[in-house]
Amino acid sequence: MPLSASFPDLTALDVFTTVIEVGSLGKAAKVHGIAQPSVSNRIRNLERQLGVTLLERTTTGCVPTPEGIVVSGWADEILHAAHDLEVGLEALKAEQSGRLRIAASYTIAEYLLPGWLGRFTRAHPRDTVALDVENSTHVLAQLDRGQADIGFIETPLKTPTMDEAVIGRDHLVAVVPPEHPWAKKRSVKMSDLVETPLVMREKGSGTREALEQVLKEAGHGLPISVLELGSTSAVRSAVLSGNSPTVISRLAVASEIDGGQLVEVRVTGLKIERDLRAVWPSGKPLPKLASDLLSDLT
Amino acid sequence: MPLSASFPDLTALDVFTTVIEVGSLGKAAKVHGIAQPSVSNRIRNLERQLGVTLLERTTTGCVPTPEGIVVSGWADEILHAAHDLEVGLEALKAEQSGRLRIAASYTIAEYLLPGWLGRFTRAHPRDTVALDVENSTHVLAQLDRGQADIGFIETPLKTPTMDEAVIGRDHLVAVVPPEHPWAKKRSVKMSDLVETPLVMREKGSGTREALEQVLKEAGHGLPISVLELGSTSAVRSAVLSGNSPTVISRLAVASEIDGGQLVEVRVTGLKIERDLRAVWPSGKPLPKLASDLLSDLT
DNA sequence: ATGGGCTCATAGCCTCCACCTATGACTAGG
DNA sequence: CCTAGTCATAGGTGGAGGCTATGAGCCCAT
Repeated sequence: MPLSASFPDLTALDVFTTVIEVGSLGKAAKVHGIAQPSVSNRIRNLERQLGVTLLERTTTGCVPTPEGIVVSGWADEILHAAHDLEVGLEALKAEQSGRLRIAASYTIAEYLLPGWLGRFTRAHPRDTVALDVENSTHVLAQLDRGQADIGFIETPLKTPTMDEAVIGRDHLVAVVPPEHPWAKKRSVKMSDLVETPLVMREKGSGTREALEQVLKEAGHGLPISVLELGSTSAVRSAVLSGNSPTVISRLAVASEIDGGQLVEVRVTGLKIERDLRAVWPSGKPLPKLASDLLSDLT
Repeated sequence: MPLSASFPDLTALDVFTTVIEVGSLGKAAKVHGIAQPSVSNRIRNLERQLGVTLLERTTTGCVPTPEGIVVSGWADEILHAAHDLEVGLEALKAEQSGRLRIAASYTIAEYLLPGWLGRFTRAHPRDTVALDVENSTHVLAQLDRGQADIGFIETPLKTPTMDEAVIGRDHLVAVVPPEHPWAKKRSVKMSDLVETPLVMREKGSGTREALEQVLKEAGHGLPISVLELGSTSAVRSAVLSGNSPTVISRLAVASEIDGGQLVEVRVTGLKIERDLRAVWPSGKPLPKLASDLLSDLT
């Protein structure tokens, strides 16, 4: 569903949170390198767009109203996500020219790498990071050809020419909205999962293949789809607003499970765990920047 | 730190993710109610701003490039957060006029309510929700005065005139960046916590008071602050980019802990858990909408 | 094979919005 | 009481995004 037409500009939200942080419109203007009346205008427009008074203006500065406090909290979450995109993009743009060349699978690039990169680039401000996002086999190919220093994959491809380190674990979990009947149960059976229509990724996606393989090994048929979507976040949105279960990477729904918007359902006998692994060519020593990154993660 | 100057517009990101979803610029234009050339323009500008080619244009539609796929994933996270602000704001604006009047403390309003409201408003599209954000004592006052139907607080205020239900649990946890020495340890002692400078909220905030009280009860002195900040997300940002520990609500850092950007450190003997509780006046029956919301959460 | 229907791109125009500088009203503190 | 800070207002300029109209390319069906 598209965003509301009059949703405020990201920079307006950014300016607003800065105002709260520094306590005055003028100081926030300096931080952002614009004139004070511009900030005054932006905040005024922001309040008009949102329909809420955000700041108490006094002659000695500004303090947020209660609404302002909570809105700035929500705005911070948006800006946090925007920052993640920014650092991820920076690495993506560097392509082959960076000093540390990372190759990563989609799931890891999407949900984990921005956070890692944020820390890493702050610790190594003078080094550029180049990121290449591909599927797991291609990650290994990049390493083989010497076009990447370190790779990150979540599929268990054993290759004798690579060293590896487990840096985390991804679980495929069944999740439902809290009012779904399964939410009250301790666990459901695998046969329930096969008989219930699920929200799923399209045929051929890694997540779906992993699920189908495990079901097959346990002697069950293929799952039924009520809706097929092309991206993990589309699946998440559909489950959040619908009433069907899905099986999804826990990474993609961690905050929803924590916040109670989705409930994790144990499926007896179903255990799809994938080690998240860093891989690099054996033989050669790992470049220093790569081992710095790695030691942050293990 | 302010956002990059040329960060793309939220609506541009929204249009872009729609294009990927529906597979064509023209269809995305229809979804957003604008003309096809406008979409063409926006995507072109977006690619110019980001410096990355996002789509492969063919005469039969558009497919994302690998960069486009991962950027759209990151964009989805931003839009998700924006949607949370939208539904939260909607409730905030409704104020006293809504059919279901909620009073909530800041922590719950910031990190949990948007998700709950998203589901609730989808399930009850014809009902308006009014949200009042205040501190815990004020939440109880609102209920007493009949100005709210249901309240949410995280402090253990026992009042005989209220019924309550535990809907979750918030832990105050000590967290450090992964390369901090504490990250390798199984646990640290309470005395370590008192002797180490921490990033903290300002004096008088609920989080800080709770920490100080527990330390005091265990016979320790006051913690030392290396930095004092006015909001929970500011504290989180400081810890993410610095190298000092903090003690913070687990809700605020759940995704960072899951993603390995922050490491939770056990402090022996330190256990600050707070039940997240729904409260409502006893005696009167709980209004239907309120009990609907509640049954979603328990 | 040829026309209809879909795709996206380009051109030219218009409107609105965010920026700037300059100035005024107000208050706290030296 | 004056100075240095606060925020608001006014008027002018430019760019960005919207629109319509049109063209070019591909696929499919008649």
